[in-house]
Amino acid sequence: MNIDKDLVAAMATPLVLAILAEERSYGYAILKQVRELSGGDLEWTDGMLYPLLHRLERLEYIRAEWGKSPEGRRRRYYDITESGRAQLAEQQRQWAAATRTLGGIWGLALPVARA
Amino acid sequence: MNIDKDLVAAMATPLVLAILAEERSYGYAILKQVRELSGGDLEWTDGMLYPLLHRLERLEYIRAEWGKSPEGRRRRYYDITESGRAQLAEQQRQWAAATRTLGGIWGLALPVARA
DNA sequence: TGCAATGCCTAGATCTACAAGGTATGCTAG
DNA sequence: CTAGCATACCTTGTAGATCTAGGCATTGCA
Repeated sequence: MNIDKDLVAAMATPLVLAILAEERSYGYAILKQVRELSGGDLEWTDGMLYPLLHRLERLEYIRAEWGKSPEGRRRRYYDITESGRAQLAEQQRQWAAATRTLGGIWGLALPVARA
Repeated sequence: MNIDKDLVAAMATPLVLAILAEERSYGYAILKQVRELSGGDLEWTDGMLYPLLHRLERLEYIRAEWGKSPEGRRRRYYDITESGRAQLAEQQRQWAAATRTLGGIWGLALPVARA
């Protein structure tokens, strides 16, 4: 399917925040999880993800910490902050508003909630 | 509410195509219709809309024609093309995929605010 | 030894959004 | 008659974002 650039950009922040709201994670794992979640529709590269993580950190929506994998590789772990959770909730409201608006003109109900 | 820049960008094309799929229209009217549809959440300026219309025309999703209002003002009317209708359908599929993906992860992490 | 997978990062060419400004006309209140 | 408002369309400059292409390092395995 290959989702459009603009739509991918709009999904990026809420997607990462939602993943980290579930549990702490790190770049490489987030990348794989996104591919899985989207069924391959979203093709993110690491070069796109890392700058986003840094931006979210700068905005203090997430917090970073160096750690190690069981095999001893270094990893940069990320946790969502309180501010990040608030931002996630705001993003959910906005997506609801957006789908409501589009649904209004499409004459369809595009549910934001779980499938 | 004031919808986020990225989300507004992602909505722009499908919204305009959907409006024109219903009936032919022109810039100024589209602008007002979008404000109405979104309940004021989307604040488009004409400086943002006209370049989009030109791009959609270049892509041959819409077709333009000069006309006149009942009062005699000149207007640039736009019609959706067959290719544009196909694109609209594609955009709808993509939005469905996007909301499905987000809904999937949101359903795991948090309760979703219902519309 | 060499390749694949894991894991992270950034420079800079390239693209883009959009505020701000411009033009023009019809209607209506005073 | 004219000033101001609503209608109607358009473009440019630049600040800022984006993502491609590249780099670096480690572990496991054939």
